[in-house]
Amino acid sequence: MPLNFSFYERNVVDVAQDLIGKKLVLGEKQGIITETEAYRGAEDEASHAFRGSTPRSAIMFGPPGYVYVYMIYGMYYCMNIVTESKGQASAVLIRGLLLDNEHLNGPGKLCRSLGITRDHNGISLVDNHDFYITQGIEKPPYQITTRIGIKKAVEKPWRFVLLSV
DNA sequence: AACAGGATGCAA
DNA sequence: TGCATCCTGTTT
Repeated sequence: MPLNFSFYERNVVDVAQDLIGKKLVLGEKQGIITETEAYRGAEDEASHAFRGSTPRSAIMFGPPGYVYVYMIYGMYYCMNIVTESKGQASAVLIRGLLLDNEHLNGPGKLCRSLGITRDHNGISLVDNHDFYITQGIEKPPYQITTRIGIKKAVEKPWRFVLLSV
């Protein structure tokens, strides 16, 4: 069963932590989330939403529970989940997934394996029985670090990684 | 450790 | 019009 609306409508950093160990389901495929990062609006210079809403980042400003997908470096897609209320930009980047016995370590690889593209941008995970988050590992141990792959706002400890996969 | 591949958004 | 980018695989 998809997690209910209240799971998403919270502070993006809290949701990023809580997504560690949860199960992501897309069609026939499902995997355990092993790595996430939180991105926020006005106070986060690394966020696509830092300079306000644009056609690309508009989803980040919308209501929680929606998927934000963008293309990076011309060949990879990255999947995010919006968590905060309308007007407060937010997104949790899904950076790692344990799918079958394969550890997809990296947001680009993960989207490639699941077949996530720009077509998935703007889909809601709430009350969705094809694409959603559900229960996974109980009380998973995880590590908190700074975010990687960015040049701005590198000091924020907003990355969460599942331990001993 | 360095970089090419390559599309897109946004600043200029 | 130019350039930086929430990445990855391949080559030094």
